Amino acid sequence: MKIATWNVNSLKVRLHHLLDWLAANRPDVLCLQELKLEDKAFPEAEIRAAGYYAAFSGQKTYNGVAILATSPPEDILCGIPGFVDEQKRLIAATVAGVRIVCGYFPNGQALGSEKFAYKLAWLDALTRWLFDSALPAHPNLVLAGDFNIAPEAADTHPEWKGEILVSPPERAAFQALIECGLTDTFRLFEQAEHSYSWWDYRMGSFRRNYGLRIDHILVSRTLRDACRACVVDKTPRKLERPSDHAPVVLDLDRSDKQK
DNA sequence: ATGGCGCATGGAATGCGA
Repeated sequence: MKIATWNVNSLKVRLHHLLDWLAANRPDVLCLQELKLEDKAFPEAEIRAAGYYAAFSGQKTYNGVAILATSPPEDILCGIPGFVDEQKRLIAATVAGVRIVCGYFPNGQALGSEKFAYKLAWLDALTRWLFDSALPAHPNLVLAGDFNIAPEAADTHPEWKGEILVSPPERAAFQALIECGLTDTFRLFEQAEHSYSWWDYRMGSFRRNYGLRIDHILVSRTLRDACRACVVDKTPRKLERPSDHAPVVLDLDRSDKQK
């Protein structure tokens, strides 16, 4: 079972990159972030024609998340239960017996800002909901998306200077997710040094590999031993008018799922 | 090095992303 995540930075602009990537890679599940369109503008027909069902929670201009899958997503949930939020940043659904949680985590803008406080509150609400409700109800759970956190020093270019996305409180919030019993699947496998998932459009960042690893796929304990590979696919980042994020792909062995 | 890009809104200039 292939499960992927990709911040497309406008589904409207990136639709053809998405369709080409789906055709070339055929994941069973793809979590999308930053749709930047309302539900009525979601390109459902094109995605259905590509062989995918979709659960989506869109919004004008900002945010918007979706789960695409080759079998129909079930028990669809939008937003973190109990957390009042106008921003469409979370969608969950069950696909082939695996609970998929797709998140577009807040950016936070700058330490000490209102947006930073919102980021930490959002992360706290997510963690509590996963620990108290989602994980007990769904032992086979995948948390995938744009976390807007580079968890460790190895996840930033060595010359990286900023504070946001790498600050101690953000990294502590990431560790709190790990302490729920989740595993960062990318680090289960040997990876090339300086592996990132996002590069700024400016400064020739992609050419210089001046990036961050902020897009992640975490799995619950019951799925950990089934992980076979996790990679960043830089291919679509090289296209004309790319998203600034690259897809991350997890290969999960579900051959023992009936046991 | 935070400027420089790209996207959205709205129809120019601004807000925002990360």
